[in-house]
Amino acid sequence: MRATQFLIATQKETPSDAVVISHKLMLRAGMIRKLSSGLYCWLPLGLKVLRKVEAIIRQEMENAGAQEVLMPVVQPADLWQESGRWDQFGPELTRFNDRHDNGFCLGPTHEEVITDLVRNELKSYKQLPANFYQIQTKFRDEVRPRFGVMRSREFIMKDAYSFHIDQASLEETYAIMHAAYCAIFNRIGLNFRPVEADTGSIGGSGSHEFHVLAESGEDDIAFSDGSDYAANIEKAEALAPAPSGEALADKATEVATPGAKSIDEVAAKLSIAPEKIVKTLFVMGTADEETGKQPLVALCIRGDHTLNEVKAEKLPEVASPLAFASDERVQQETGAGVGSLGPIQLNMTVVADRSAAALVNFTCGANKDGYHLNNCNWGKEAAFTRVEDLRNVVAGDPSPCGNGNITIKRGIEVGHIFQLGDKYSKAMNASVLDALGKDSVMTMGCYGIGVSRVVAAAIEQNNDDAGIIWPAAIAPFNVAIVPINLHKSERVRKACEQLHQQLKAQGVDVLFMDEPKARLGSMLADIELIGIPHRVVIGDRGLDNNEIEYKHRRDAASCLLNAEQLAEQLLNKINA
RNA sequence: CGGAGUGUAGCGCAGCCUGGUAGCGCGUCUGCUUUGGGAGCAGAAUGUCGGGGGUUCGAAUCCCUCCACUCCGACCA
Repeated sequence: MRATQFLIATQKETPSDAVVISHKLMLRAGMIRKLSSGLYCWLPLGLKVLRKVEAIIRQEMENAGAQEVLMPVVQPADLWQESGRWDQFGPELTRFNDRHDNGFCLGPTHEEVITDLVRNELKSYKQLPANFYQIQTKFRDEVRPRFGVMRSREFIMKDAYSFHIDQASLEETYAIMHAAYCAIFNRIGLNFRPVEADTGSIGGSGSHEFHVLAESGEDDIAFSDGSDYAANIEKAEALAPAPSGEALADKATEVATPGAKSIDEVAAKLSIAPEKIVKTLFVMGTADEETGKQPLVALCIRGDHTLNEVKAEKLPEVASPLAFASDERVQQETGAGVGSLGPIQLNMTVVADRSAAALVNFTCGANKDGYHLNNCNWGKEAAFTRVEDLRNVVAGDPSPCGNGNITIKRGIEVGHIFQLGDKYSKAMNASVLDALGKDSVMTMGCYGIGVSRVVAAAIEQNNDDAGIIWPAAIAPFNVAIVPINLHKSERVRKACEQLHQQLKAQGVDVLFMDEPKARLGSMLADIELIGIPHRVVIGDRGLDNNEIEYKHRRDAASCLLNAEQLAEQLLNKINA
C-alpha cells in the first residue's frame, strides 16, 4: 500500500476528552473518529486492524465447528415479549415503532432472533449439536459510554449460539468454545485470563469471562496465588472466617457519636478499627404478592468490607434489581437516620455476611440518631435471620478454591461464554424431536467477543511514549518502507519500489511512505505512532555501502541489513 | 439519575471577571529555501464564539432558557 493512496490521519495533539491510553492513541493514530457520544467512525487504518481481529475469530470459529450467519440489528418486539426480556430490559434497550406502529428494538444481543431462526429450521435431534455465529453490530444505550470504543453504544460483536439435545452435549461444545477463545486471544497476542463469572441478565448456569489484564479495566478480578483459580469479583466467594473470640459477658454499652455517620467517622470517633464495626444497609425487599408492598431487608457486613450487589440481588427476599431504601423509609422503619443504624430489634429479615456474623463484641448503630452500641453480640443485643456470603472479597482473603490467598487485578472483559440451559428455548418453545419421537426443548449455550473492544484492549497492553506497538497478528501493516529524498534520488525510488513489490508478492502487508517530499522525522514519528512492527529506512548513504537500516518497533536501536538480500532478510524477521 | 465541568477555525487553547474591529500554537494552501528524527522564511484561507431569547447604542463577554459533550459517582454483558 502506498501512503499517498491511504488516509494517514495522525495527530500531534490528543483530543481533550480522551482519558485512557487506547482511546488517545486510536484518535491520534487516525484509527477512529467520534461521531457522537458512544458512536465512532472507523477510518481505513482502524478498520484494517478490526478486520484482522475478525479474520482470526472467523478461522477459530470455523475450527470449532461454528457456522457463520448474519442477523438484523433491528428486531421485532414480539420476539422479546416472547422471551420476557421486553419488560426485563431497561432503557439500555432502544425501542421504536415503524410506520405501521409495530414495535421494534435495536439488538443489544441476539438470543431471541437465533432461537426463533433455529426453532424454525431444526426439527430433529440428529441435526444437533449446532453452533451458529455472526460478527455484527450491536447497540446498547449505555448509561455512560466512555473510553472510546472500549465502552461505546454501537459496537462490533462476535456472538455465537449453540443448540443441544442435552446438558452433556452443551458441556462438550462449551469446552470446545472455551478452547477456541483461548486460541483466539493467544493468536491476537493478548495477555488474558479466563475467569469464573456471574451470569448477569443473560441468565443460565456456568459462565466464564475472558479478561485482558490492564489497569484501565472496569472489572476487578480475584486471583489465587496458590492455584489457577480466577473469578470476577462479582462471583468470587468470600469464605467464613474463624470465630474471632469469646463474647464478653457484659451488656452492650451505648455511646454518643454525634455527627459521625460513615464507618470511618465512627471508627475515628470511638478509636476502634472498622473491622470491629457492623455496617447495616437497608435495601428494598421482594414485593408482597397480595399487597404489592415492598418490605425492607437489612444486610449486615463488616465495616471494612463492601457489599457485593450481585450476591445481594440473588437473595430471595431482596428485590431485583437491587435498590437501596430511601432515607425517609429507613427513618420510618427504624426511627433513626442513615449513619446510626444497626441490627438491633429490627422487625424485618436481617441477613448477615459471614464475616460480620463471626464478630464478637462489635460496634454497630443503635437505631437512635447520634448513638452507637459497643460490645454488641449476636444472639444478645443483635440478631440476624440467617447468614450468607454478601461481601466482595478483598486482597489477602483465603481463596475459595482452598489453596492460596486472593490478589485482585483489573481486567477488560473481551469475551464471555455462558451455558444458557433452556431459558430462551423454553420460553420460545424451541424444540426438536428426540430419539423417541418426542418434543424435546433444546439446551443452549452462547458465546460473545467484543471485537471492537479487543482492538482497544490490545493497545492498552501494547504501547509506549511514541505510540502503539501492534502484536504482529493484528498490525494494520507489518512493514513500513521509509525513503530518504524520494523526490531527488532515482536510486532510492527504485530500491523502495522493488522492495514494495517483492513484499507484496509474498503477501506481506506493507506500507510504502511514497510522499515525495515528506520529511524523515514526521514519517518516522507517524510509523511509531501507528505502531507498524517492522521498518526499513532506505537512503543514498546506505545504498552506497549496500546497506539498509532496519528497526523493529520494540528495538531500541536500528541495525543494518544487506541491500541485495533485503526482502529475504525481512521475510525472515517477519516470520521469526 | 446525582455531582462537577466544558462548548470560540480541522486539533489544542486564550479572550469572558471589568461589554467596544475575533486571537495564539499546531495543522491546511501557495512560493522560495531546506531535507538522516515532527524544518525555515514570506504570504493565504478557514468562525453563525453550541442554539434561542433578553438587557444594552453595542454581547464571545452580563441575564434567562434549551441542547450537546466530558469527567466523578450510581448503574450496566
